[in-house]
Amino acid sequence: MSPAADPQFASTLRSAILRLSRQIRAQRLVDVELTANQMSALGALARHGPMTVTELAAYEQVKPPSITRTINCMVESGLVERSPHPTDGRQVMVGLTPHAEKTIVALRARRDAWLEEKADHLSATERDVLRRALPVLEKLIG
Amino acid sequence: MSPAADPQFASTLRSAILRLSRQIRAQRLVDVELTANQMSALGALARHGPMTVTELAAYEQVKPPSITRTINCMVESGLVERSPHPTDGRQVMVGLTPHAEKTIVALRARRDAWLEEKADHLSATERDVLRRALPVLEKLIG
DNA sequence: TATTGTTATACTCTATAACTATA
DNA sequence: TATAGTTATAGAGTATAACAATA
Repeated sequence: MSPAADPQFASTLRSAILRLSRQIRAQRLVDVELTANQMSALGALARHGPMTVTELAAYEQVKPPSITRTINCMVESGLVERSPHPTDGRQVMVGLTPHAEKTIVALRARRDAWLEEKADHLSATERDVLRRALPVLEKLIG
Repeated sequence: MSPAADPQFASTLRSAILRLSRQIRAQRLVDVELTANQMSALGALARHGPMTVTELAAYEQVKPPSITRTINCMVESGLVERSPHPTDGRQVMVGLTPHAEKTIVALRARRDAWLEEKADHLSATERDVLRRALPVLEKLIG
C-alpha cells in the first residue's frame, strides 16, 4: 500500500474493520429476530436475486456449512425459500419469499438509523469519502 | 446518510464490513500463533501505549470479559504484560513486552502482504479513496 | 455503595470431516 | 470420480451474571 505513506495503514484498517464488525453484530433489532449475518445475507439476496448455496457462501465469505445454518434460520423465519436448480439436481437455489421483501422494506428505516446517527457526526466531505469508499471496500473483498 | 443517495447504502456498508471481517479472521499467520483479535489488540497497544483493561475493551468494542480472555492469550505468548495502575488499585495496566515490539516489527511486512495483494487490483484513485476513508471509519466506530 | 477486573457459563459463528445425492 | 449440499462435531469469540478487590 505504497500510497498510504503509513507503515501501519494495513494494520489500522484491519483493526477498524474488526471493531466495526463487532459494533454491527452487537446491535440487534430486538423485536425482529434478525442477526447481522441474516441481515447481510438477506440484503445480498435482495440486491442480487436468487443464488445457489455455494454462490451465497462465497459472497458472504464463509464456507457452505456456515451459510447452510444461516439459510436454515431464515427459512424457519419464513424469509427465504429453497427451490430446485433448473438444470442441475445437485444445486439448490436460495431466494427471498414475498414476505421477506416486505419485511426488508419495513426494516430499512430502522436499520439505517445506525448509520444515520453516526453520520450526524461526519462532515459533508467525510460522508462523501465514505460513499466513495464503499465500492473500494467491495473490491477489496472480491 | 442523505448524501449517499442510495437507499441501500447503510445495508451494503454493513454487509461489506462483515464480509471483510470474515476474510480478515480467516487469514492466520500459521507459524505465528496470532489470531486477528490478538493482532488488533497488539496494534492498538503499539499505537496508543499501555491502557487499562476497560480502556482496551472499549477500544476493541468488546466487553471486559472478552478482552480479559484475549489479554490472557497474549500474556501466555509473552507479548503483553499486566502491571498495577499507579494510583488506582482496582485498575490494571496492559502493555506490550519488549519481545512484542520486536515481533510486531518482524511481522509487519507479512501482515501487510494481505493489503498489498489486494491493492494491486486498485487504481491510484481507489487507493487514495481507501486511505482517506480510514479516518472516517475510525470516526464511525467511536 | 460504586467501580474494576476476573471467573463461570452459555450461546453464536465458523470451520473441517464425513455423508448423501446428483453429474 | 467429481461436485453440491447437509449433518456432525469441535473450536473461537462473545456476552451476561456472579464474584472479589479496591475506591
